Amino acid sequence: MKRVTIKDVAVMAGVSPATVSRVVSGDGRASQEVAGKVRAAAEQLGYRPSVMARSLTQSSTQLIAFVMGSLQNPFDAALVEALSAGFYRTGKRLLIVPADHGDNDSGPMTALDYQTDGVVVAAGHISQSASERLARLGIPVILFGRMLEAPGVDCIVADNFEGARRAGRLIARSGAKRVTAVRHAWDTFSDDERVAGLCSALKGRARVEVVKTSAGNGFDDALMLLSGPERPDAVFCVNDVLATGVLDAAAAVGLRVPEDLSVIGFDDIPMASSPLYGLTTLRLPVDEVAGWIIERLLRRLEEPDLAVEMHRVPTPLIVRGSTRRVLSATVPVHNQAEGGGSPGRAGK
Amino acid sequence: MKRVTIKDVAVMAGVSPATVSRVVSGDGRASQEVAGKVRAAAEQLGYRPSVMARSLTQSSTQLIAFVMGSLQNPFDAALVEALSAGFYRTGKRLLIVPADHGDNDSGPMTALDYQTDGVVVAAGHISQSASERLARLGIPVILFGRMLEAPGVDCIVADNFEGARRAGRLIARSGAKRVTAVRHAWDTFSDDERVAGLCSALKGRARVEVVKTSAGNGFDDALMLLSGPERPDAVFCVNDVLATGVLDAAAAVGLRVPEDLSVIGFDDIPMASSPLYGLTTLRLPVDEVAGWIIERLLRRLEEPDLAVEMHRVPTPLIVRGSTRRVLSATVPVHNQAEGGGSPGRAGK
DNA sequence: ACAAGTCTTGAAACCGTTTTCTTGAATGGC
DNA sequence: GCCATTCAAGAAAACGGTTTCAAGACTTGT
Repeated sequence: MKRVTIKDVAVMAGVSPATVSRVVSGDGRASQEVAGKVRAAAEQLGYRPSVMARSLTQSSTQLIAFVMGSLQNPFDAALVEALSAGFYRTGKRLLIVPADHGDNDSGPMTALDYQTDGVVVAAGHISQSASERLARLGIPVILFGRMLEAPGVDCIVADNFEGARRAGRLIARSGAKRVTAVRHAWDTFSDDERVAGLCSALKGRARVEVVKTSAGNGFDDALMLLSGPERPDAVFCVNDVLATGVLDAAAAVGLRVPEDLSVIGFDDIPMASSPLYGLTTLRLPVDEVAGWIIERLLRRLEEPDLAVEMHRVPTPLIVRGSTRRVLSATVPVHNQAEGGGSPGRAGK
Repeated sequence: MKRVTIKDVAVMAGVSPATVSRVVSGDGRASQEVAGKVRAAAEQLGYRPSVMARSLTQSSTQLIAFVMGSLQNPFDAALVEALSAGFYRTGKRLLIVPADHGDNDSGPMTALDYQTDGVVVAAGHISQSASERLARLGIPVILFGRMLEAPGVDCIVADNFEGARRAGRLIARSGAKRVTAVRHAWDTFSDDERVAGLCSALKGRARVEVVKTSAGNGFDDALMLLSGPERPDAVFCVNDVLATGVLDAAAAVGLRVPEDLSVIGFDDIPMASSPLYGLTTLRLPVDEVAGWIIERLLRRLEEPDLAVEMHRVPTPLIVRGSTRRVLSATVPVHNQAEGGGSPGRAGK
């Protein structure tokens, strides 16, 4: 059966298609009588305007391209959900486009195929040239988790360096001497910043080694790390998923946390607050991130010439059982007697 | 700057728009020479055909509407990822539409607005009338997690009853006497089937009580359940997320698992296999589900008149540490001495 | 050398909607 | 009662492609 078009409604209501368009869109005025007839006909026929056809003459498709990688990390899943729900409230829909392998721009360029109103890049990269091209066509781009100076590209990134630095200070205060940072095997903007922040806090206080992992939550690599003779007494992971891998491995080899080993993650996914994990971590508030993205995108759609903004979202340190208690988490490290650890044993 | 259209390419290559269309789509033939010129011009101008415009004359938009609820459950997140990646390989994109509250059809009906090639409903419901209307327009619908007899609607559902029954048998064999089933507070097709399956296996062997929960992983409700005087010695949860809530609560009140309490979940999310949880569960293989959905949808797009199919995906029982060891998990329960439990204490 | 067939290409119609332009009717001021 | 406004509604042109139709150029068989 054929799709019911504006013409069908028009003949049924005995008016022209133009009038139907005016009534349905609610813009142009129409007489009460005609409007009533048109609405009745549309209702009866179950008429739904074609967004595709509309987008030919109007600019907007109400579509937002969302370039994403894996959803293994619950944080990313939560972000998708929050964005999807938030945009839905303003009548927009998310178009999911998996980030392509390699950093070519085929992902973001889907925006052109579908005349997307905007693009949110949550994974991978977007080149300067690609973003410029989108900007030139008036398609705003929001980059999450990475900074890029380009026209029309707003960025929102966690306070990686500072957050990791706070983690580093906590570790230093706990008296750990051998700390290792666990990061992904591939290049990541956030990982770089986080590891740098950690090192910055630990400089001169502890030796920090970096290990890279590539599979799932890094359990196997963590197992190897913790069963070696020179095992660390504190581990910082660039995200909570990897941190749970370390906690799993610790349990597997019989290490006590936090007595034998401190673990800190990043993101504060729901799992981190489970009593079984009790993971100390830096909270990246997903609703705040999603809210900023949505607000910023909508704003820029109204004012395309807005100056670009680089937003850093603060990441409060959430202290749980995976790190040793220290006297005062708020006092800067240098005012603190080193290793004020409580219950557990003091370092190793 | 204006979008680059087929006309721009045409004038640059010195041919008609029709020819450009033929070259770009690859369908109609064109001479080597002209094709070369056109491709060169298209490349240089960075021409990208508008899917919107194309969809006016052709039927396909290469869009699949995905109606989803929350992504809190890692299983759903994994499903989105798998579907997104799978459809991407065939050039299709996922259009995310959040399920509306209440069971009106506004979600699936987005398919009409965007002339979606198909609809996958993973949450909520789709009414008989709505699906019939979509079917009449040749838009196939795949329903996941719920059965509906309607033309053009294929369904894929976990083997809920049988799976839960296997869980029930395991519980029976472990010697548990007071078991409770934890399910969601709202109406759910799967929950009904799973609880029914459990009860069927336990009939006459143990008293089973049903508790409903509504918040997150149900930790608070689980806490209340486990700290009462009449606490159960086995808990079956309709999914792993709720099961982790129970395990968390058990840890919080100091119950030993599985000695004091057996816990079984459903889905086999990654968390379930973590050594800290070691959750016995029924595996719902996400890749298999996604694969079936994709294959089925593509198939039906080619042959719209295919008979509808109701697919049940088997859910193997994955035994981990959250349940007591019994002699043989594969022997039917009636051949088995009751409560052949090993290490832990035998019932309570 | 001529008729018939094949191949390439352009002109024009079409998809479903919005929007501009026009026309005709109704309203209102004097 | 007449002219200037306002307003409703239709005709037609766009939007960016695809596809049918027709025509011209070129091959091929006899």
